[in-house]
Amino acid sequence: MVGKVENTGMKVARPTKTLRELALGNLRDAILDGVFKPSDRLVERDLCEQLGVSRTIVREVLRHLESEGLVSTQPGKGPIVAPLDSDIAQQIYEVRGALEAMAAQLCAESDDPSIVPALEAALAGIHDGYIQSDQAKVLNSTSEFYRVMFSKVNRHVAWDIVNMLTVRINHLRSMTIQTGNRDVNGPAEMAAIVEAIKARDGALAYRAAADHVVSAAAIAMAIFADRQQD
Amino acid sequence: MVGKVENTGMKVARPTKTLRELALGNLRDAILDGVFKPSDRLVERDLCEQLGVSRTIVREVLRHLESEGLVSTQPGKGPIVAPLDSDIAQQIYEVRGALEAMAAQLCAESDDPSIVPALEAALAGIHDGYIQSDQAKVLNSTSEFYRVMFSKVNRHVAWDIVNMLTVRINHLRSMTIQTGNRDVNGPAEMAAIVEAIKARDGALAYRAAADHVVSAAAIAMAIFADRQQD
DNA sequence: GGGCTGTACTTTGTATACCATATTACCCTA
DNA sequence: TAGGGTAATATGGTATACAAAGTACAGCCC
Repeated sequence: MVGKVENTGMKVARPTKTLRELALGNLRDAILDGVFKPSDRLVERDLCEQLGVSRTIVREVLRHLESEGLVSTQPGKGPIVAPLDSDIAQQIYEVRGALEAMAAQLCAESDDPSIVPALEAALAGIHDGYIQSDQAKVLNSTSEFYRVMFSKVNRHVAWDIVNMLTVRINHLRSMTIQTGNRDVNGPAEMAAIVEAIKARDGALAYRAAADHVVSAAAIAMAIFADRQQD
Repeated sequence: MVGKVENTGMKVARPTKTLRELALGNLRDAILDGVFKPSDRLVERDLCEQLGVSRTIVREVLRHLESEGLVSTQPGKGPIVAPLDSDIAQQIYEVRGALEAMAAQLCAESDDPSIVPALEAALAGIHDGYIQSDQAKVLNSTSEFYRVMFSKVNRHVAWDIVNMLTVRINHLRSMTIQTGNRDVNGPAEMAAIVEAIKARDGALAYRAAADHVVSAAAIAMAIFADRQQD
């Protein structure tokens, strides 16, 4: 035991959250929740008051959200909530498709027997969410589904990217799951991914995941088209 | 023409570069050029002096580089140059492979006749770079090759991601192009991508691009293995 | 000599006040 | 009511301050 510290479970689990991280989360959530709408200005001093932190922090947070793509800054004018046009949204769906398909294939080719149950659990969560009309639960369980897919094959770099992109299309996702019979098709498509993984068919899993994103993207594009007509 | 401003090309092209952007570029370059080595601490006050800007700016820049993955910060200890382990590097190559293959396929399926010449020009640049033993030229032309590939099919979201990832493996790229007969194989593999695009064969272009990244990744992994033995 | 400890120094994390310049809003006038 | 000047506002940037956390080091004890 010399030179080796045994894990006694005594370690003080301090939150280690810096104020900045808290502020980042709060502001991101505020944007995602629609407190600030696309193209709304984000006035530094106002945010200081609203978040209860100093300008230093606010500026760092804005910089962070800027590189996440949620905020965009025009020099001299300051930061605004980044508007999302259909072209960008389409591209985001496309990249997600490529990466999620990759992850699905890797899952199918993996030996880990814990993957399928974990995915099925997430799928059940989605199902429950639809039954309970709990939109947040649907979204969270969907994220969980993909988080499992990526993390079970240790692809956290790809997962981080997917996650970052997903944030930007968050409101589209909310609207997508409320469309038509998405409560039936969506879970069915995801179940197909799980089936392919269960069957150890990498190519099929790849296609199933890619198809699912394509159909989600199609709905999102329809939403944009509708919006245009207003 | 009422209510619509014609683009007269008169707009004053002011540099609009904020100090922050300049500082960001400088620090990023310094890290890439090896002025700061992986795991080196990045002391804020020192950076203020070295960059000639205030701490506010330095902190914003650090936050930005952090989300690029070039810097990592432990709360209470401050920022360090993010070390790159072989697992992360492998994952980065993998994501690049997925996205570049996608772009190659889209190029092959595109009608734009300007794609092939543009790619061939970049390829020629790479070739020249090797002949002149100009490492920087090889890297720049390689980046240009992919930039063309993504931008000709208007996929700047994917390009931004690839670009961000590429920064993190920059030194591996430098080492990779100096390995063995990479001066022959590398360009040959990229020429194969161009050929597939020229032949309008999407699936082939996809595979050629994916294969190229795989072989680059393999060399990078060998470099890691060597390093381990020191 | 080697390890432990307390202290002094350094750096981070945060807040605040301040300034010059660029934008925006507004009001006044012709 | 169009135009123009002015005031208010916000940004981009700087400097300074200070508590808390982390680090280094001299000195003490064994």
